[in-house]
Amino acid sequence: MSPSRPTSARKRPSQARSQVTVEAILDAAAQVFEARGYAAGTTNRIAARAGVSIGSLYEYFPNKDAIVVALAERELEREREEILELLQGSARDSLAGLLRRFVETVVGFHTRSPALHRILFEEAQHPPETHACVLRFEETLAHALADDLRRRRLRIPDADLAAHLIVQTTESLAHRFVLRGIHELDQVAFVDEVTRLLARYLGARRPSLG
Amino acid sequence: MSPSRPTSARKRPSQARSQVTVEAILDAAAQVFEARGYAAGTTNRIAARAGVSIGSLYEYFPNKDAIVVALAERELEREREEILELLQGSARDSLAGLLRRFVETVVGFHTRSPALHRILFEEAQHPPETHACVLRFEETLAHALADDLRRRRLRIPDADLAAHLIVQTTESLAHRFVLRGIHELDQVAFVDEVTRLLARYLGARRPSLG
Amino acid sequence: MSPSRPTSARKRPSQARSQVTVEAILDAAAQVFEARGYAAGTTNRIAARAGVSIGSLYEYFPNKDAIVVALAERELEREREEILELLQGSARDSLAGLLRRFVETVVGFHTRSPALHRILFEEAQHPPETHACVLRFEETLAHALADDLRRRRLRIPDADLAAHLIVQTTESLAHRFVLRGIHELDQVAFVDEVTRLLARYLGARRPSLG
Amino acid sequence: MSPSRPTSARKRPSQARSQVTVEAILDAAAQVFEARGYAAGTTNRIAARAGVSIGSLYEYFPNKDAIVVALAERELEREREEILELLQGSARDSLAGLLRRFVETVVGFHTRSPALHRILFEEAQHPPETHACVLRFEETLAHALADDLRRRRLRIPDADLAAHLIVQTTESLAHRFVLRGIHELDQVAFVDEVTRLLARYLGARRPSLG
DNA sequence: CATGAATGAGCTTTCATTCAT
DNA sequence: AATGAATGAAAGCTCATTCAT
Repeated sequence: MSPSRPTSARKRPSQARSQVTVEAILDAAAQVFEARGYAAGTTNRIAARAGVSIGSLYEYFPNKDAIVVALAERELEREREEILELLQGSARDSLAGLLRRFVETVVGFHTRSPALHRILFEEAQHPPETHACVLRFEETLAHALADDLRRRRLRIPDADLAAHLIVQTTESLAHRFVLRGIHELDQVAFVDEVTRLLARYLGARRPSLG
Repeated sequence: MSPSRPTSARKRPSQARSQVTVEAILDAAAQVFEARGYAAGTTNRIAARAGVSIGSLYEYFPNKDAIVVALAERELEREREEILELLQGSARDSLAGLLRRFVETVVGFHTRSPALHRILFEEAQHPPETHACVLRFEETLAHALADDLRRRRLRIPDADLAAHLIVQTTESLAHRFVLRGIHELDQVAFVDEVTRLLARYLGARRPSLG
Repeated sequence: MSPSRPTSARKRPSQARSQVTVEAILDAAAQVFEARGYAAGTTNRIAARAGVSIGSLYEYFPNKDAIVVALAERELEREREEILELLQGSARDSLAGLLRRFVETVVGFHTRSPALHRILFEEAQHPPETHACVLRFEETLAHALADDLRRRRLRIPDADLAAHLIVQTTESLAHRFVLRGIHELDQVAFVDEVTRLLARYLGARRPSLG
Repeated sequence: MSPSRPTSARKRPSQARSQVTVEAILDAAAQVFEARGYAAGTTNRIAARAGVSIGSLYEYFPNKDAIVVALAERELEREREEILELLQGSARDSLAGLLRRFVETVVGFHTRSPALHRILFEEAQHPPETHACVLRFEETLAHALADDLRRRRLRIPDADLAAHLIVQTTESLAHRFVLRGIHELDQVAFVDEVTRLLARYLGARRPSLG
């Protein structure tokens, strides 16, 4: 009879069920978009893969675009947390070490959920909200990275510019690396070389990689 | 009636006309794809923009996918020629100068025909053949660039790997730069900074840019 | 807490609550149908507007059609009472006076609840039962009016036919008047002219209107 | 080869075929709307009944609403011509004769295409364009009728008002008569009585009906 | 060779209705 | 009794592709 009783961390039954459904839909959407891209990822297929009816899908999302937006927000939020944690815990790491872990982490994002990243960076085909999500995300990363660079007192004329370019380079190379498949370079070699590229950009004379 | 290829000799009137039609269709396709992407670019719109009937379009291309493939081949062929010319004529340029002109040229490709490049790098929305086109194109560039690097006798452990990464970095950053619009960095500053990045990667201590 | 209904006897508390719910649903239905018509008035919206869950709505009505039928019955019952009262109390009125009040009353029905009347006369979009309701209602009116006419000893060959035509004319013109909005004729002028039409039909030489 | 050659009254093959298709769709739409009303008359059913594919239907009409609008325009144009012809040819008829033929004609419109008239007068469920069509049509009729009444030099204070009411009354009664079916009054008796109503309204002492 | 009317599978989305809680 | 998440048939509409002319 008591309409809400947040006894523990559990959600109320109905809410918990809803949340599960929403998550299932987002997971399914990621898989479906991965298989054939955004345009060919139909709402019916997403619903089917999520194990819910098409009606239920539209109970939680007003339209198809809303699904990508939610998917992007969920994923980028997770990634943001992960990266900020990485940067916060790396105050004592060498610059090369930091860069290497940064590259590894970003590559990990793309290999873990290539569907999402393909969609997010294919841009201009889906709602502007997603675009905005990505820009905010990248800005956050760049700011945090710039702060770290400044703390290291490197001789860099413009830390913001450098951080910006590092974020863009890492993201776009990771994106490509995943799109191209693993045929060209294996992942370790790829990460090594990108780290070297970034380390030299920042002026580290002899980046000790690995 | 002699079905000779354009390479040499004369063409029969009808074939010449065909060639004109094909070109018109490809030009129209580039414009239409640019407006809303590959999926939203309908064959009827392409035909209309090209000034031919939809029936004629299918006379020259067996299906929609064949249009993108042809478009990609035509464009990448042009770009390949332009880049190879650049590399051949730059034997006496400084490394920094070469890199700068390389970056400028690639950025130019993307800004000149963003439609095409968006499609080419959006992957997995269009036929795999286009993917193959791009890979061949990038390999050609990487080989030519590696040869150039070797001729310069730099202290680079693996010229092929370096050339490969340079090509990938330049292409992917140029792609992003165009997708994001010019809001973040103006084009000159962007080219400057990417050139600096690549120059340092190759070990140039103080790249005098511009 | 004594939940007895005014008319007779007592009902169980639960039934009184039921009655309130039913009325709330019918009121909500009238409002929702008014906004966009019968087809666009969804059961979910009706339930929401009534402040009950969709499940409760289906507890009281087996399906959507049953709601319109009940709505029609309730409204026409009210109107029937009002009209019969009017006719009963008008034995001493002039014919013209009676007609004027009849027209005014019918126009009032339509302006007061246009939603309902639009639905009732839109026919064939909703269940045949509502049609039957309307026919019964009009027959009742026509009979009562015919009785009145006969009591007045007018020289009318067929009082039933005349009463029938008067009812139909008044209803259908009132319906149209409301559908068209008040742009064409203002309401008073409209009532005046329709009264004149009916008065002359019944042979009144100089109907003194108003 | 000459792109247009209006030799005779014939249309070019392609155009003729188009015209036939358009007419078939409109005819089918009238039938389908008649069967279940506007909302339940689906575009797929219309296409099927017309013997064309759904794609063809959308080749000629941008959306469902456009079909009703076209249907209304086509039908009202036909009716307008017929009524104006009637009024022009009736200068020497008696007033009662004119009214009778007017009523007969309008009733004929409704019995001949009840589907259309049900839709046209159910209003407010379909695009405003149809509404505008009907208003224009009725205005035309009222003007023409008012002119006729003025030419007859009757003692009518406001010929425009009278004509307006006659048009509205005839249209709305004919509409109802058809909706109610033929159960109540047979058509001849109905026309007789409506004519009498209108004749008396206009002051004809002894309307010789029939 | 050129044309463009015709096709129909398949897309996104709505909504009356059910049933486990 | 009351709830509201879930259902899924069916709607309006698009677009790659064909084929009679």
